[in-house]
Amino acid sequence: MPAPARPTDAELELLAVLWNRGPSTVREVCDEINRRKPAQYTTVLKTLQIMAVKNLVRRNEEQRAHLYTAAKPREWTQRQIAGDLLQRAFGGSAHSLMLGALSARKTSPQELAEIRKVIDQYEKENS
Amino acid sequence: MPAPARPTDAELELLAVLWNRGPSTVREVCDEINRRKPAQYTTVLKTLQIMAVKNLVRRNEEQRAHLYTAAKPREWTQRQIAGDLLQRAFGGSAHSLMLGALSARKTSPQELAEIRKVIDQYEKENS
DNA sequence: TTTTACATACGAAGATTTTCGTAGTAAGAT
DNA sequence: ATCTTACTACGAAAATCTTCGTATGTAAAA
Repeated sequence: MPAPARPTDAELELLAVLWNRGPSTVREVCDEINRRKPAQYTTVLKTLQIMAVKNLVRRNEEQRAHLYTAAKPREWTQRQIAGDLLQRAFGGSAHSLMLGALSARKTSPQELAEIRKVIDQYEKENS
Repeated sequence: MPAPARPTDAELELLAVLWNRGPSTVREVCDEINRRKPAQYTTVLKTLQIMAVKNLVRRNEEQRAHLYTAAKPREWTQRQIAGDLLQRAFGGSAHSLMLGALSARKTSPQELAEIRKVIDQYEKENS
């Protein structure tokens, strides 16, 4: 079974933790989540188990406390998600997406420069 | 009740039709959806009714065939959606979002120019 | 007047996602 | 050996989202 294009909200939240932490036990992921909101241990466990079935994460069972790892790198999943949303909410218009993102919150000049760099890079690679 | 920050997938699909068509009857929305995929009339009706309760759309009942209108303009909703995704999937990093969007599919030089324009405009308004 | 066409209302099934309680098990402490 | 602790497995409730069938009303056509 291939990894689905779009993880659910809860799944994405756990993936974010795994991307930041690298291979982690359920306990570690759970603690991290609890820094921001209450969450039962078994809820996190169950979700990770489901994600393993969906091939969203891989599981290393060598130790008693299994180690979970995101199956796909952050960038790969972000591309799926961005592409999906681009189609569904922005009719494929990337500049509308950019406009939405910028107007959603304050963006620093440094961040703007980073964005420009991304565009320049893309242009260079496609000419 | 305020409009929710994020419409569901089915809701977004109907909103897109309403944004494009303006005030529309269920029949019109349904026909439009059916140009792309099969959908029962009552399914569209029910979804629009739910959206009315959620204040995602407004309903004009003057005529027998009620007229539905998106409660919020496209740009407003797109901002909510983009902002939400930015936080949840990209840790607030707008240039990661841009990178994801660009690498998701081919982007024309015209579109790239549009994106640059959006950034320039934002910068001008914040200096 | 009766029939037909087309509209809304709405309950409820189905599908998916999210949460949690309980049971079972292995490892270390007493 | 028994107790305590920390883990996994898993069923199933709860919540949400999606779809559709049936009931009902109303207006125009026959």
